[in-house]
Amino acid sequence: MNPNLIEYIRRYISISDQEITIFQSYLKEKKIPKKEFILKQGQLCKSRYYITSGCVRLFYIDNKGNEQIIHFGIENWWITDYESLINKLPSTLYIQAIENTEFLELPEKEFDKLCKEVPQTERFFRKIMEKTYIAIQKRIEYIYSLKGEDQFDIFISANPEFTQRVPQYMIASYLGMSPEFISKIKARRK
Amino acid sequence: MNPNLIEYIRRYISISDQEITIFQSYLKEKKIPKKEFILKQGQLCKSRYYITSGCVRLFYIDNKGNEQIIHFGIENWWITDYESLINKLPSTLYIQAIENTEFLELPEKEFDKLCKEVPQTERFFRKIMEKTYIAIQKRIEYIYSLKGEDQFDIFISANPEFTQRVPQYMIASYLGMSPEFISKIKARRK
DNA sequence: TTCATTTCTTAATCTTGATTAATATTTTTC
DNA sequence: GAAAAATATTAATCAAGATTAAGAAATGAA
Repeated sequence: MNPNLIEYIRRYISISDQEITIFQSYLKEKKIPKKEFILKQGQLCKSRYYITSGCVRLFYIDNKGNEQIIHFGIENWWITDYESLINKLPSTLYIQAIENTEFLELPEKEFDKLCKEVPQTERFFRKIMEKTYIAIQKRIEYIYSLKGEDQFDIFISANPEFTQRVPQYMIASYLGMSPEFISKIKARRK
Repeated sequence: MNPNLIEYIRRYISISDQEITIFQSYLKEKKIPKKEFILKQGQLCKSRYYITSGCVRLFYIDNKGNEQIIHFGIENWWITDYESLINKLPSTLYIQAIENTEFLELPEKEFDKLCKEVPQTERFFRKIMEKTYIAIQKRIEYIYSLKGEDQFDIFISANPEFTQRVPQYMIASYLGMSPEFISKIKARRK
């Protein structure tokens, strides 16, 4: 079904071909065009999503009415609103496709069954979460120890492809800076 | 052994008394005085720590030589350097007691054994990680949508006891602001 | 109970990056 | 391929909060 996902899972746990088949049987293949939403504010988030191709952004509308991007999701990323999913609260977030996007949906109800049938699933998601946590903690470090300009540089050199795929004002939003400031940075470089 | 921990575990998973006993058998009770370190930069972090009493801070030294606090750990919190623990890299962080602190140590080697003996352990830590992730993501939201003064207010109202337990300059460091700025905020209020 | 260390405050000045507003450029759509 | 929509740039002004430097309080230790 999805060779990337299989390789991805086996990077974290050992799992038989048969178990992989079970795992995959719980996933629904989906596809949405650019600008469509996987999740909107106010909805209950009921699934975990694995992006197979394309790109999405997870964002909220802040007190001033601005869209603030929390993070992006690209190929081979799991994305969801954990707060809504775990605590069964209406979501405060939006997940929107920036490109035409294909993804796999793992509904939380199925997730519980899957964990019973293939117990390593717990281990897999535990490890994914740890990896994700390391990344977000590193991000906190950057926020507090680098000034805006340096954060931009590091983001671009860590994600060079993003410059092509994502409009600059979204990168600005993700980095918590104004789009004008990014223009300024780039102008300084010329 | 530790009634808090038992209650804490049972909040996340169902586990028999016998399994609880096994779980506890893997934990080492430890105690350090104020100002001592659980972990220092350069060391390999080899354990997960559960604080039973007291308070610690997890921090790094930034490019300007300042101590930057990433987060605190108090009663009933798990704390570790995941990057060092998972990727087996020398730590870039310090974990230091702010008060005399008692904690339980779960060495990572034992962790693997424990997961085999009590498989729900995976589920437990997966859930802990999800909860932790929700908290840190919420923090990113605050950083980007509230100005310093409001971040301070929210921190204080969410953690009123901290004002007594932790020096103000450490709260400033956690919030990524200068101690002078916190004085200024407080002066404005009078 | 004094000295030393740690923590906190005040105030002046300076920097980073936001805001505003106008214009330019690129991309999409019909 | 023209019009519309989305994105990017430029420049002037402004504000939040850092930095510096000094002194004041509080805490701790001998």
